[in-house]
Amino acid sequence: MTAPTPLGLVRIALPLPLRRQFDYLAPQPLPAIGCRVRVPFGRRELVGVVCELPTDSELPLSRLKPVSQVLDTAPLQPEALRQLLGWAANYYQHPLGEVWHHAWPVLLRQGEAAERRPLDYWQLTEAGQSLTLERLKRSPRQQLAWQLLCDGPLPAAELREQGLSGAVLQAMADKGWIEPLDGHQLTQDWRETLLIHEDDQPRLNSEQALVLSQFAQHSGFHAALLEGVTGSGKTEIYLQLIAPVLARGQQVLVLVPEIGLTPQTLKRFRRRFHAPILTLHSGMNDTERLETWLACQAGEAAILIGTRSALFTPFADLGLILVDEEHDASFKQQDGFRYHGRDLAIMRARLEQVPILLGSATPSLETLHNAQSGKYQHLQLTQRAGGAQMAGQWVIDVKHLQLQAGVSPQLLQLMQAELAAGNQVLLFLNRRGYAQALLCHQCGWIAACHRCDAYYTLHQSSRRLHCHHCDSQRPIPPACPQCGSHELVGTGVGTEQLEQHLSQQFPQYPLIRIDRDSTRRKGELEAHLDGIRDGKYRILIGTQMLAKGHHFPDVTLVGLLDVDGALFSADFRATERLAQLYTQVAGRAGRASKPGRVILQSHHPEHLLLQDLIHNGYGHFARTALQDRKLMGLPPFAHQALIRAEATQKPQVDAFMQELGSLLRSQLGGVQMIGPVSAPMARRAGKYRLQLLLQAAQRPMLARLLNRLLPEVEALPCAQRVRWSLDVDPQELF
DNA sequence: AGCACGCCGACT
DNA sequence: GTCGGCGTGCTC
Repeated sequence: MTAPTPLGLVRIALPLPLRRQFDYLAPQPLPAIGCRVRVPFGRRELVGVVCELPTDSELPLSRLKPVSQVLDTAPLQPEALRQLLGWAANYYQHPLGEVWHHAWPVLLRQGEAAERRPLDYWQLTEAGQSLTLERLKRSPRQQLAWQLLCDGPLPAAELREQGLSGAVLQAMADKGWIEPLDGHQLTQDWRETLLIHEDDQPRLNSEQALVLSQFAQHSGFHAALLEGVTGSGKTEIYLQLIAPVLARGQQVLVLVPEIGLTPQTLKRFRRRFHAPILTLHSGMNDTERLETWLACQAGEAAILIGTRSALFTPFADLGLILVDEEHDASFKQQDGFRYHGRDLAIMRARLEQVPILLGSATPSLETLHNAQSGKYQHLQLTQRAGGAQMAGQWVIDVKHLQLQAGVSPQLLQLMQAELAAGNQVLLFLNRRGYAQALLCHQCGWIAACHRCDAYYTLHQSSRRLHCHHCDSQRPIPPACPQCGSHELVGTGVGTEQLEQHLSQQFPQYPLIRIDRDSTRRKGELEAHLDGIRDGKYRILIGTQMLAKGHHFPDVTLVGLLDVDGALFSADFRATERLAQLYTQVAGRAGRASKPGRVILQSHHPEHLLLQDLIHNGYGHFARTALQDRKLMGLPPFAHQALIRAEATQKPQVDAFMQELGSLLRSQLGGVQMIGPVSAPMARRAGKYRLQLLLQAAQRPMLARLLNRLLPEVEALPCAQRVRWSLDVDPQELF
């Protein structure tokens, strides 16, 4: 029998909304910082992480419980990544244990062993390689699978993401055309088998070559903005930056917006690099995510492409970080741990001492400011590769015009001409449903949601009223509940109405509407986008959803039906977003041989922003907007933090905000406090909402205030009775 | 966050 | 007489 080992102390961060840690006893030798442990906590067991090895505890040792299980023999994340998590918890003032949990794949959060399993891959057999497309013409699914696998073995998860079911693959396996294999065989020694296919690599123009050499001059940490107009060849720059990193045996992390990773882009990466390229996407299950995470950790993935949460993947030897479309709003997490993926990527690059490149045709004002002030290197691509032309553009003054379903006669005429010429037409309207509201023509009653300070949206196809804020629905009333009139009319055009109107107007041209209502099911969006590219549809109607990262070369006319909302929004970022949307669609419409046109409909065609945007382009607009922000003392020239609170009982939110306000007033020290005020929608889903904005010219002032404030807020009795949250660098002030 | 304890209203 | 509503307090 061995003597019982003496117990030591460990401080554990647990996944709780509490900004403090808990001490436990652990057997010697103590688990290292960064190791997961399972601990008893009240009546339950939680998975936490060792975040400190204290020499003594505030509590008497007799009151400490022992950890029930040490889950890791060594920390799962390298030192730099662990530092990033600590930094992020402090910067975003989010509980450390929750930040750690966020950084692990689900299975590791649940205490699963961090053990490698086989990586499920499929590859063509010899018989499969000698197949032809013709031979498979009876099965389009098998054709697709064959085409994909021709470039080399692929993860099963990715084939599934492309819409290939297990049945299709099994059928092909039964015929002896494809076979499963363990991906480890491919990934383990990718450094020895690495091939970089430069045969399809286009020659860089002088501007691209300059950008490439200027970025590559640096080693260690180095941040740069690549500001390149659409079509200027940013992806090619990415590929040529990646090549030498892989050749050195180092790994690359590529962050993309949600729905930003198109199969075409992925294919381009796979064409260029014969090396394991893994992706993290919404279609993957927990096992696949863990496997990908561990493959990167083990150094077995050459490139990882993923959305914001991919940022937390550990790498054995990271050499470069790329953030594509860095201005995209999806990099900011909008609930729970409200971090900004782009900003954390910069910090990760700093801690890991690797270069990072942020790319965009329409950089965020934050990033542009950092580039102008010299914090980031500023690289620019101004020429469109391949001689593509920028779309022509103008504004239609809709004042006094008779609009039909939001479309002016001029626009209708232009549509007619383009459609007759065999082209596609794309219309943007950022309002789904049939009509914005249902109104009684006799007495003015408007159907309002019972749980929100908002009106119901009328959905004609489902014959229902639908609240877009709380999702509640009810049937359309047969008569006005106030005066009994049957004259209930919809006001404010939505996409559904636009669709109905245009299909009557142009019955001969197939039409598709893309919005959240028409693409409910998974994979539906992709199918519709394929249909658009194949020319199955001629008129395309959509919300913002349709703008993101999709290139439609046969679209020669784009209409933005209502831009006035953004011009006069209370949100100071609304104009920036409009300018980005506009520039992105203008850059993607048409092709070299068939330039496109972009039409904006506005009641204020003389508006300086519109004029600036049209005549001088996004770059000029953004630089003007930055000067405005400076003048107004707004971000990025000021730093903000927003505290939100909500509760079903109004007095409870009021009480909390009042106490919070007085707590703050005594220690502001140069920080400006705006509020507490009602959130723009004072009641939503039955909850009353208030908010308070803090703003400071220097970030450290704000950080100091929050550091002192939050433990006090947490201890407030009234804080237990409301749901409150803090958003550092809020992107949406509502 | 969970999960218990605890103290007041409508039920077999 | 009990079942169960959710306010309050604690978790190393």
